[in-house]
Amino acid sequence: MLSFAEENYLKAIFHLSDSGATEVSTNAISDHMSTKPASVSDMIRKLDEKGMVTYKKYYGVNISKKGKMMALQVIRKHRLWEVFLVDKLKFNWDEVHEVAEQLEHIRSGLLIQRLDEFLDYPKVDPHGDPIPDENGDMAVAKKTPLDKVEVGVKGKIVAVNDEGSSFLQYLDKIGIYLGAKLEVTERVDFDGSMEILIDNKQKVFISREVSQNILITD
Amino acid sequence: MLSFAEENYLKAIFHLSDSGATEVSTNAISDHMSTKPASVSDMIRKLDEKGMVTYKKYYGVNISKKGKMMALQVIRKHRLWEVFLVDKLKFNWDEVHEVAEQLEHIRSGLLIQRLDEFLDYPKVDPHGDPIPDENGDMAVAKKTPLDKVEVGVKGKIVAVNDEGSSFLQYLDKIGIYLGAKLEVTERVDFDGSMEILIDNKQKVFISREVSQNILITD
DNA sequence: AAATATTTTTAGATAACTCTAAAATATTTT
DNA sequence: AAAATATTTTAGAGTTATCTAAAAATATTT
Ligand SMILES: [Mn+2]
Ligand SMILES: [Mn+2]
Ligand SMILES: [Mn+2]
Ligand SMILES: [Mn+2]
Repeated sequence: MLSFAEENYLKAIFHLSDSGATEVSTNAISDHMSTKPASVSDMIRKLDEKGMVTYKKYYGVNISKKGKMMALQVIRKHRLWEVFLVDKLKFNWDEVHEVAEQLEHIRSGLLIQRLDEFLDYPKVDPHGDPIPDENGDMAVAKKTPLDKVEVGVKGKIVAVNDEGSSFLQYLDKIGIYLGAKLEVTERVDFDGSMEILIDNKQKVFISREVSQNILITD
Repeated sequence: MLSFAEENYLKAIFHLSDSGATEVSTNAISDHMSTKPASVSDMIRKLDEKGMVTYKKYYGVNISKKGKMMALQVIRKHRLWEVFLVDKLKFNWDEVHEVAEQLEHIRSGLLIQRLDEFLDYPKVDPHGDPIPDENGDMAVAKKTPLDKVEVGVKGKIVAVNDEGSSFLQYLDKIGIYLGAKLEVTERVDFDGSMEILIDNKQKVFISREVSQNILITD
């Protein structure tokens, strides 16, 4: 059985490797987790011994089939809990991530199965991220980061890349929410900032930093 | 902030001390927690330094006001989660304790406040134990262990002393549940075993070990 | 291709929690 | 009140997860 720390490392490696597609460097993990590279080296050696990753010294790690499944189970729990907090306990979408970071480590097959049922088998979490099923499978919808689209493009906001409360509270403030209709009305090539029209009502001006973290479908 | 281990020790000390009334011995804690006395000595020294207990070497510990409040908060969370699991997720009463042992350590004031609201401010958990409020206050109903009552006494089952699944499953099997009406129809003085009539329907014969763990109101 | 810079690993420490074995203290029995 | 017994603490060690500082390997620049 994996410790909380091991689960967190595995989750980080999974995310940083683009769901397992590429290898991940020690420094990338260390940055993402706010630990020191030395600690990462130790941990990935241990995860390698447990068959969760394959590790070639000085060349980074690749997550294994087994490790991927473990990561997906934790992600499943994280996202289901986020849905619970928003749908049932009336949390705002900016209040759930921290708590879900704790709840994702609760060990009980029955609990997560019943929670899924109680929530009526949700497919996405409050940030638009897909929820893996018991087998780790999830619907992968095509999502485009807003900074990559041209002027005139219309779409619907379906997800965000940043779950931090300062970003989400800013979105609340400017009237951006999941499901909102959106049109890019202006684009400044120099810095990538843009003006967008939300629900055919308000126009707001956002920086590239913001648009990078907003995902739309066309 | 207290660690999981510290919270568990404090909870044990609180329970073993009759809600703080008496001092608790090292061995009693060690037995209750399935750790070694040496580990307990270490931990209570640490809890003393943190002002959670007062500890006199070789004479056991007394929980402090502060420690009692911490214990009650953990107990509050534990019992609220048990209610959630039974009422909302359709767990049986014998399936909740282990999971609640994990959930009780989740840190979020908002979560527990909202959970309480979501559950409609329950007063007791699935085993009949009272749920402390935010201030640690709880309704103390007068409950009598079944082994202490005479033949002919009638009452209602309001709580159990053992949350283990083998005990609770046995109660399920013989038709005992919280709220059931009960009458003591026979008593064997020799070994304390007794025959009881449940809901004026089935008669069952139970040992003293069982009757000690069933609490009634008259 | 050598020098320099960056990344990664190793060595050695620390903190929290646990253990066993031995020593110290308290309690009970004779 | 001395001896025997039981309880509790201390000493020393192991595990997990973290850190800093130094060494080793790789990557980049000249
Ligand atoms: Mn999250
Ligand atoms: Mn999310
Ligand atoms: Mn319980
Ligand atoms: Mn209970």
